[in-house]
Amino acid sequence: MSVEDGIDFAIIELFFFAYRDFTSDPDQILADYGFGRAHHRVLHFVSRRPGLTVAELLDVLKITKQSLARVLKQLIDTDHVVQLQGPRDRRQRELYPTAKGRALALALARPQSRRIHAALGDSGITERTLVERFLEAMVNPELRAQIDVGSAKMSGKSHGEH
Amino acid sequence: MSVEDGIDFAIIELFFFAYRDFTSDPDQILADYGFGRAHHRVLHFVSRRPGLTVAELLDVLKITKQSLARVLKQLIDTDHVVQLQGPRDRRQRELYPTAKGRALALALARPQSRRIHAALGDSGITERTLVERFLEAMVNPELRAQIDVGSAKMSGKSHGEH
DNA sequence: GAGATTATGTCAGTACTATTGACGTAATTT
DNA sequence: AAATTACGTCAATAGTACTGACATAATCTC
Repeated sequence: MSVEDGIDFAIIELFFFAYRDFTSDPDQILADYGFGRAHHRVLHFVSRRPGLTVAELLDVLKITKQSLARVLKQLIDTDHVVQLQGPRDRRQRELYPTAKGRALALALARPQSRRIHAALGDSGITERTLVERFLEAMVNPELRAQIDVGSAKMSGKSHGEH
Repeated sequence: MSVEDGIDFAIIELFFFAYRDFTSDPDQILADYGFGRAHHRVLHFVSRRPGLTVAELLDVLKITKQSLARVLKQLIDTDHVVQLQGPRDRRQRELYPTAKGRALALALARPQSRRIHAALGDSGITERTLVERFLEAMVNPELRAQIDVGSAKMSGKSHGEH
């Protein structure tokens, strides 16, 4: 059953193929904007957690601020994201999606969501929590705090018009 | 339930986090060899499908031959992979892992497999086929032929010593 | 209040992975 | 004999990431 040497090659490989195709959907859309996968990730988390700070974003993405700089600057310059001075701490920059940014984030998420729904249907899995539990268990325990399934909101207000 | 706008943000995000950590295990080992993720993928598929040709490998990885060239050359120079002239068509180069290559491929797969087993246990999923079916359904239908769960073998002979 | 620390931004240099385009060679097919 | 195929290679470019260094403004600490 391809568990020779006690290694689960089947799921290792399936995970590679699944992720490859999972990211291919938004990649095509992003190309139209001259954006890459890095822009997608930033836009996604800014939309998911409106008001998060630069430091929090770096922590979630696990990249350096120098890597974020270019991508974030482009998203700001193209009016997809805005920065607001932190209310408590004025050194902080709270990141918010604009209406334009939220629209793009949604457009990118739509085909991925469709793929997920289709996969759940095709595989005959009625309990989505099964997949959620498995994926969450794949994440490093000390990093699970970053995941707030359900609590984060994407329907929050954007800051495109003031 | 974070399915606002009809979008399944929960699984989208979990998939990102899960894959991020899934690849972090081998990344650390690869760094010791001066290799990157690209080397891992090549080594994995050469080990999984010993004897596959360059063209077949390009098709699985979905990259160009120019991208493959550098990575493959390094794996050959460091004695992880060997090329044999195709028996039927002498233009082809069949790729095989050496004993050294197979050992590295195994070392890279081990922590990933451990993570998968732990995740299955933690999430209380007793039927591994559930996850396999879901992941396979996430792959583009026209590309599922590339997946031969169970048929490919990693315990095949390597070509390190002749 | 002075000094240390924090949050962010930016400059410079480098590495890895990927791309397109072009050209060459040997082997196979027509 | 000519066309096609499989592979290799050279050159230029792009996207994403890194380390290290330095600057500025705001906050915290003594």
